[in-house]
Amino acid sequence: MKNKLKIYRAIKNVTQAQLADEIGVSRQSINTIEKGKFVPSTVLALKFARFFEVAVEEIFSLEDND
Amino acid sequence: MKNKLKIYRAIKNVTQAQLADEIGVSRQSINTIEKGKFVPSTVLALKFARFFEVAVEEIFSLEDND
DNA sequence: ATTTTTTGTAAGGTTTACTTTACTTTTAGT
DNA sequence: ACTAAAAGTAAAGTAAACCTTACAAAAAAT
Repeated sequence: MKNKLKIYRAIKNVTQAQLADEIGVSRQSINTIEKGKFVPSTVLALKFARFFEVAVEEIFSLEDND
Repeated sequence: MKNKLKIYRAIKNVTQAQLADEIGVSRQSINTIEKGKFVPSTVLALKFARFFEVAVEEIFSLEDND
């Protein structure tokens, strides 16, 4: 699965730390999710979508290996 | 987080076992996700959405305690 | 009513998300 | 160039997702 977190973070102009605070996770979680190192839960996906005011599918998308 | 999996399963007329097969998880996973016993990963959420041909937010929604 | 299908639930195990702390590297500001 | 902020990475621990097997309960079919 790939994601556009870095892009949406740039659009909203928030740091990983600020986003972590908004979503309620650690900064490292934001970093590793953003880098695709692990797959976040659906609760987090919904929170990202709500924060960035876009659909979950706009941020996260399936890849062939999923 | 709550979900409408049972409803969408009814609409598409598929059993938990069939859905599990489509999504690529065990039937018990479908059952426990459907009953809200645990939160699926975003990959699973995207797969549910793709299978039911609706947005993730249409199936899964945040609650106050999330 | 009996059989078959579907759903619910439980135990035990493996994998992975997510945490904290902490350090390094990169980017931005002055 | 120096400093500060942001991002990247790592290790070790905890919590939770997801698995398999198995069985009970409920619903549907005949």
